[in-house]
Amino acid sequence: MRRKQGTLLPIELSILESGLELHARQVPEFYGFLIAKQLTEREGARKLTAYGTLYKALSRMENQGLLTSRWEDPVNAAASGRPRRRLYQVTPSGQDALLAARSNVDRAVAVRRQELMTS
Amino acid sequence: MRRKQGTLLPIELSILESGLELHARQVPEFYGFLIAKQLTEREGARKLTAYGTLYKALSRMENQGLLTSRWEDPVNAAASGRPRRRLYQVTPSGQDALLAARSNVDRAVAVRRQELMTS
DNA sequence: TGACAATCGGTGGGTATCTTCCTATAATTC
DNA sequence: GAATTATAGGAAGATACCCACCGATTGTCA
Repeated sequence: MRRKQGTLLPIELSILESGLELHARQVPEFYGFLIAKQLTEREGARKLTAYGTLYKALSRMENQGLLTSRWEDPVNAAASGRPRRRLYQVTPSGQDALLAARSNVDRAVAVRRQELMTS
Repeated sequence: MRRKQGTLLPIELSILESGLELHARQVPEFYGFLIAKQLTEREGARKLTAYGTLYKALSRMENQGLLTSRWEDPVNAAASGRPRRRLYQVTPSGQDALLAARSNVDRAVAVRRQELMTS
C-alpha cells in the first residue's frame, strides 16, 4: 500500500502495545505466536488466521529498527518439547514510534471533534 | 480395529520397507516427515493428510520394539533452520517382522492360487 | 487528474511433531 | 450368531516459524 513516512499500521501498533504491556508485566521478551494469541483475545472474535501477515510485520519492524530479535536457545526449546521461538523486544525507537503514532491519532481525533462542533 | 497377534498393518509394512530401503541407500535413519513424503510418492496420488495416523504408527512400532528412535541434536536442527526431527531405525526384530509378514502374504497368495487351480 | 510504483494483506504451502476426540471395524467372548 | 471390547483411522488443532505469490490500495510524480 505504500506507506506514508513515519506511519504505523494497525497491526504494528498492536504489536508494540502488546510488547510493552508484556514488558510491564515482567515478561521481557515476546514471540510471534504469543502476540498472535494476544491479538486474538484482545481483538475479540475475528482471529488472525494469517500468520504470514504477523511474521511479515515483525520482520519489517525489525528492519525498521522498532524491534530487535534473537533466537531462543535451541537446547532450551528442545527441553520444553516445542519448536524454538524467535524472541523480540521493543527498542526505544519503537517506543517513540508508538508515542508519535498515538499523538497523531489524538490530533486527528481532536481535529475531527472540532469539525463536528463547528458544523 | 483390534489386531491379531503378530500381524502388521499396511502402514507398518510400508514404514518398515521405506526404512530398510533408505538404509540400503546409505541413509541410516529416517523421520516421520520423510516417510510421509515417501508414502505419498510411492502410493501415488492418494496422499497421507492424516499425519496423526503415521506418528501414532511410529510410536506404536517403537513400543513393540520394531523401531528405535532418538531426537536429533537440537543445535543441529536450529543450524538448519527447521524443527528438530525424531530419528528412527528399524531394529532386527523389525526386520524379522517384515520377513514374517511377507512370507505370510506369500503363503496366502500360494493358497489362493491353489484354490483357483483346483476350482 | 491519471498512471505508476511500491508495498501490504491474505492465502496457501512448507518444515516438523504430537494430542484429543470420535467413529468404524475387526477380533474375541459368550 | 450376537454382543462386547480393543484398537486403528481420520479430522482437527496445538506448537512454532518462514516464504512465495497475487491482488488491492495508496502515495507520489508527471
